[in-house]
Amino acid sequence: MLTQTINTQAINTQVRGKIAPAHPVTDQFGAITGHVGLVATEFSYRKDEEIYGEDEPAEYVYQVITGAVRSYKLLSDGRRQIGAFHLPGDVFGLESGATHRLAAEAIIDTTVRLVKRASLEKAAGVDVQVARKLWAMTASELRHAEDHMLLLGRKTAMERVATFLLEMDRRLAVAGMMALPMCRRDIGDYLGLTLETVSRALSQLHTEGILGFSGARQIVLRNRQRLHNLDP
Amino acid sequence: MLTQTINTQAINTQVRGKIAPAHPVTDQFGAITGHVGLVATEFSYRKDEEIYGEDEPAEYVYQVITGAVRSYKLLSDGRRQIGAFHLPGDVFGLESGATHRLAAEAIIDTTVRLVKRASLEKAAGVDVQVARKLWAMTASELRHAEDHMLLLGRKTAMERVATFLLEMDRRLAVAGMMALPMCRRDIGDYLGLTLETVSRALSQLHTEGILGFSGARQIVLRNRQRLHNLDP
DNA sequence: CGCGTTATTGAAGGTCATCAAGCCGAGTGG
DNA sequence: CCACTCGGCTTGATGACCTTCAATAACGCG
Repeated sequence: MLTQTINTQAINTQVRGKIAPAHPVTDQFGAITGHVGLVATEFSYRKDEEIYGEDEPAEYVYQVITGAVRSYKLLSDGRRQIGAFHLPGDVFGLESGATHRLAAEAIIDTTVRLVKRASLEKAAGVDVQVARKLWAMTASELRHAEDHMLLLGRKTAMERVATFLLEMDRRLAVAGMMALPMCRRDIGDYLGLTLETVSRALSQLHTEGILGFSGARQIVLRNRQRLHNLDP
Repeated sequence: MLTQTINTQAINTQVRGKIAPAHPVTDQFGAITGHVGLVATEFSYRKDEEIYGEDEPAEYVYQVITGAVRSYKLLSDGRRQIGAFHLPGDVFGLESGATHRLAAEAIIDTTVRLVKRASLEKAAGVDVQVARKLWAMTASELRHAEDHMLLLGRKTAMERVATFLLEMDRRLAVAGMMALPMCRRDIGDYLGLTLETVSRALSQLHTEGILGFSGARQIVLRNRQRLHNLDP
């Protein structure tokens, strides 16, 4: 139960949308919380801790401050499809309907800001700009899902891994290096592959000099052009 | 250019959201056009005609009156992923951003209602209920996309076909029979399979007595329970 | 430094794609 | 009326790509 967890672990810091956003220009949450003056709370989850489950009531909307989150669906036999990774600055858990369509877990120790969904709904009823922003955020998720359907339905294993690397490079590269928060299995479940296939593709890219490793999760792209060529 | 086409082919019927909706209760479009009094126009496309292209400016929002539409993305080498089929009553082409993220084509001869996107945006600025409805429609598309990512990433060929049949059964079965508007290649491109694999799966289901054919596209489900069992 | 977790690599096999041939049904014209 | 045609569908044979199973290696956290 989330409420319970909050009571026991919440940092109890009430903020008014003034915390430095991870993506100052594009910040999708601060724009709202700042504008309408909503009360946001910070909260932390440990590695692999569940944030909410599939089909749970959607009581809160979240923004990653630090860490990383995976959103996923499961089949009854345990097969998993990760629909999205949420990195610092990203909003997740926003629903138009009553429940979360995917479950969410912290990939590593993670701190989030959260606001009550009801207060956002209320703000949207007063301020059309807020309503517009909520729509735009859902539309942005839809765009990602549509791109990902193309990847899952029609790209080869190598193409999927190339697309993944370029996405992560864009979203979390610092000084030309990316520190992946997720394991090979997470990557596989995101790309519709097994972890072994992901590992083989990365090894091949390494052999070809397209990327370099410093530890399995620290990757440097040495030739973005050739990676783009692998991504049709 | 859509405007051009409209001038030459439009039926020039201006309606005020009073056309009998295909899904009376759930009608997502009439609720808006009726409520705000937007002007809707009817328009027809012939089989395989393009309605709009990928990355084209999103000037109109559409609702299928009769016929069927496929929304899809292409890779540079022609591989295609169909993201959704739009059947009578369905709204499609709704965008929060400036452009269409997928192309749309008529699968068979199709008539649509359309309203200018700008007028919807304007209505949303005045009436919060309209803004809420636009958001809900995009969220509904997102839900479908998330379910479809699970299918594309993690289900077997037979499971995909079973899911497809149950979806189509729900959406277009009349008197226990469904008349599929799309060919095997469309189904394959929707499910991330080849048309041959789709055909083989359907043949197997036929052999097992789970479905019956009257022509390749007229299908009767004879045992929904066993089909559900194939869909984890 | 040591141990458990995570990643890599290898070998074998299965599922689905590809290539190919034939069939079916609807529309057409002799 | 029926042969013809053409697009769509089915079915078969083969093989590629990716998964599965297995063993070793590397990492990282205490």
